[in-house]
Amino acid sequence: MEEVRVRFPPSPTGYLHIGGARTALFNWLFAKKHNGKLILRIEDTDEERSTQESIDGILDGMQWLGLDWDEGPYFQTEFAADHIEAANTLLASGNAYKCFCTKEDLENKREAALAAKREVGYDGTCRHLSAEDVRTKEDLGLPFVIRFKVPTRQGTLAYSDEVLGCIERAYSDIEDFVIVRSNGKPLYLLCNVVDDIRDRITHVIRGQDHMTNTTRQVLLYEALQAKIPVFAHMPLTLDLQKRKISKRSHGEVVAVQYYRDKGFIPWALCNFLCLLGWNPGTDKEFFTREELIEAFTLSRISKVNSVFNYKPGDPKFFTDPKLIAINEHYLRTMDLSQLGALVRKELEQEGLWDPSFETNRREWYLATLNMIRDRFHTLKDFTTAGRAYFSDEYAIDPKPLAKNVLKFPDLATWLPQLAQRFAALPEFTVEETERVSREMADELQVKPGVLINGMRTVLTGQLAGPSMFDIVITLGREKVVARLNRIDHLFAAA
RNA sequence: GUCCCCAUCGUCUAGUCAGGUCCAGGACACCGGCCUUUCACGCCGGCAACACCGGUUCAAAUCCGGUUGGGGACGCCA
Repeated sequence: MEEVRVRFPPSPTGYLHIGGARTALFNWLFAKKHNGKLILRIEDTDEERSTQESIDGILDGMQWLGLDWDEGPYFQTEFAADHIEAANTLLASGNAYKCFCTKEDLENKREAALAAKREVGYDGTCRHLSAEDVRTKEDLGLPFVIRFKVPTRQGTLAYSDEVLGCIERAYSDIEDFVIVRSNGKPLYLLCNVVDDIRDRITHVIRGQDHMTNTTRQVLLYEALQAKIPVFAHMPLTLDLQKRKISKRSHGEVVAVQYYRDKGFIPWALCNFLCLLGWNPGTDKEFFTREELIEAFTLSRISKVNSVFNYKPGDPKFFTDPKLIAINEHYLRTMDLSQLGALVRKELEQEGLWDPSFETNRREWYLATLNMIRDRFHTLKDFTTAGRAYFSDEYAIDPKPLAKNVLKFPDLATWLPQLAQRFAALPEFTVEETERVSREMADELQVKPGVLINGMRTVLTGQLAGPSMFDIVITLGREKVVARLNRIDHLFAAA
C-alpha cells in the first residue's frame, strides 16, 4: 500500500494559533494512525509578511504540543525553481497564458462589478490574445502575470471530500486565476500544488476556508498530470459571534504560546482541540496519545464549524471553560512523576526548585503535589496558591486573613500556644496534631474551626486547602511551629 | 451580488447515510444535595436543544423540497 504522507504548511505571518494547531494535530494524528509521515513546510513566499520570529514561534509551539514531524521544516522559497518550471510547463502546454491587464483596470472592473452586484471575476480579456499580440506587448516591455486557463467544459468539476462528501462546482464559475505575479514570483495556488506533488502528499487535510482553492488546485493537478490527493476539509473554529478566530482580532487567548505561559498541560490542549470538530462516536472524552491515534478517523470529523467558547473579561473562565476542565482533569489524574517534571519547570522559573526534590525528598515532593493538585486549575497554581509548600516567603490572601485571623484577635496568643503543644508532642502525626488541636479548642470553648481555619491561613496563606492536619504533617513540625509563632506579624501588619 | 458548505441543549457533541429501540444520550458550564474543620475533589440529582414551513410515510431529529439563519470564498495574500 502507498505510504500515507500529509503535511502542515503554515505561513509564518504570525504565531501558531489554536486553529493552526488543530490542523497540525489532525494531520499528525492521521499520519501516526497510518504509520505515515508528517511533513512540515513553511510557506514563506509572502516575503513582506514572513518573519523569523513567527517561524520560531510555530516550531516552538509544535514542539511544546508534542506534535513531531518526520520531514522538514522545508521552506517554500527554496523551491522557487520548481514553481517557475511548473508555470513554464503550463504555459507551454497551453494550460496558461500571459495576461497584460493592469492592476488598475482589474480593480476598476472589480469595483464596477461589485457596485452593479454582478459576478466578480476575471473577464478573460487576455485569454484570446493572438501570438502576435502577445509578442507585440512583450516587445513593448509591458508587465504581465500568468493566468491558468480554466478548461471550457460543460457541467461541473467534482471531487470527493473525506469530510463533506462530493463537492461540485460549475466550470463556468471558475475564473482564470493568476499563478505567477508580474514580478515573476509564483503564487500560493501553484506553489502549494507543486510542493505537494514533489513531497508526494497523499492526503490534504486543511480548513474549509480552502474549499474554493481546492477546486482550482484540482485543475492544476490535472494540467500538471499529477495524481490528485485525497482532500479533507475540516470545519473552522469561530468565536461566540461566529467570526473566524484570528490572533489579530482575538489576541493572546488564541495563541498556543498563551497556554504554555498560563500553565496548561500540552496534551490537555491537544485533547481539547481534537474534540473541537471531531469525536470518537462514543462518550469517551479523555485520551492518551495512543488511544487518540487509534480512535482518530477523517470520517468522524464534523461538518459543522465549532465555537471556541471564550468570553473576554471573565476572570474565572479566562479561556474556554471546557479547556480549563480538561486541563484540571489531567492535572489531578496524570502520572505523578510526569506531573513532577512539569511542576519542576514552574518551580525553577520562580526560584523555588530544590534539587533534593529529585533525590532524598522526591517522595515528599510527589506526595505534596498529589495532596494539593485536586483544587488547582493550571501548573501556575503550584507556585502561587501552592507557594507556601515550597517557600517560607508567601503572601497571606487578604480574604482569609480578615475572615479567619483578624476576626479572632485571641489567635495571636492561641496559635503560639498550640505551637508549643505541637513542639512538645512525642509523635508528630495527623492523629496527634488533630487531637491536641481539638483538645485546646475544647479548653478554650471555641469551635475547632476557629483554630483550624486560622492555622490554615497562617500556614499556607490560603482560604482553602487540603485537610489541615495533612498540611501540618507535610510542612513538618519545624516549619509549622515557626509559622504559628510568627502570627503577631499578621496583626502588626494589619 | 455570485459560487460553495453547514444547521440538535448557552458551548463541545451522540443520534441522520441503513426512519420506529429518541416525549433525544454524554461532556463542560450553571443550580440543588451528599461528604466535610475550609475550599475543592468525588458521588447523586436538576435545568436545558432537534431553526421554520411543507411533502413522503402507519411512523421523521433522521428522507425530499422550500424558507430563514450562519460560515467560507470571490487578491499580482497564504
